[in-house]
Amino acid sequence: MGKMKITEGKNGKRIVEEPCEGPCPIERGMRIVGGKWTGSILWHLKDKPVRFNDLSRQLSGASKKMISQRLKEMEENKLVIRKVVSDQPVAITYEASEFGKTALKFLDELQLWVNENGL
Amino acid sequence: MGKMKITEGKNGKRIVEEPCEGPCPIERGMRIVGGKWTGSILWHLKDKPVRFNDLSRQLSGASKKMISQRLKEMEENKLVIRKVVSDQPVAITYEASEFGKTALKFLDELQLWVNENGL
DNA sequence: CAGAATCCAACCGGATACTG
DNA sequence: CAGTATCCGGTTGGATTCTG
Repeated sequence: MGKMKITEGKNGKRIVEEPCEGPCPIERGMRIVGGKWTGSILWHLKDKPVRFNDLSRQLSGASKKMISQRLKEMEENKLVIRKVVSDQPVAITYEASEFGKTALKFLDELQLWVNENGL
Repeated sequence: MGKMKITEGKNGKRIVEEPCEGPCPIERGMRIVGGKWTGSILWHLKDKPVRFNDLSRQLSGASKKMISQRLKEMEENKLVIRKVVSDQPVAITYEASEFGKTALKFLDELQLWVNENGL
């Protein structure tokens, strides 16, 4: 985290402060996988490449614009891989990268938490 | 998830679609713990009650307004408990609820993921 | 101390239409 | 099919000031 600062309170207790600037790990992580629909998209790519419109149909709550944006940023973050499968007719697939798959562990955990608590 | 729909492709393969409407679990989870600074705040409350201004100092990247908003919504979501420790001088503490602590499991996972991958 | 109130610019995201 | 472009109202979130 940030640089720890240890001071001494007047009562003799040690006061440990770890100021969380330039966001701390959890926050940085959230900025990568916590975007709107990011987690869900990754989840849907977990075991096979999926084409854009298929993805769009599966995530029926998200607009194409949204999905397009997220996919682009996920590609930049190396979470997913975009592949041109064929021109004429145009066919593109997206799949989770190896790195992207490492994030699934935690998404699993999240999903479990949601289900266990009926959220 | 949504209602599953199983169709048969022309090649004989089963096509399983699980449309993700009214957001799917991962998305719903993210809406609860994925808010800006939400995870970090919860993390900072994990093992002891913390006062508002202390929290504010520790999360030096977030404004008081931000923290205030998040704490309120986290209280509504039962993630944290607000306690009036004393009037005159006013003293309030926030602590993770039992439920809130169950969320720490995967926040741990997230943090681990971030650190392992040097994010 | 623990916020609430106000102002305001920036960003977000849906709807719609269009493209190669 | 796989997006992009544009419009545009709503929301966000920082800065600042004020309060009991």
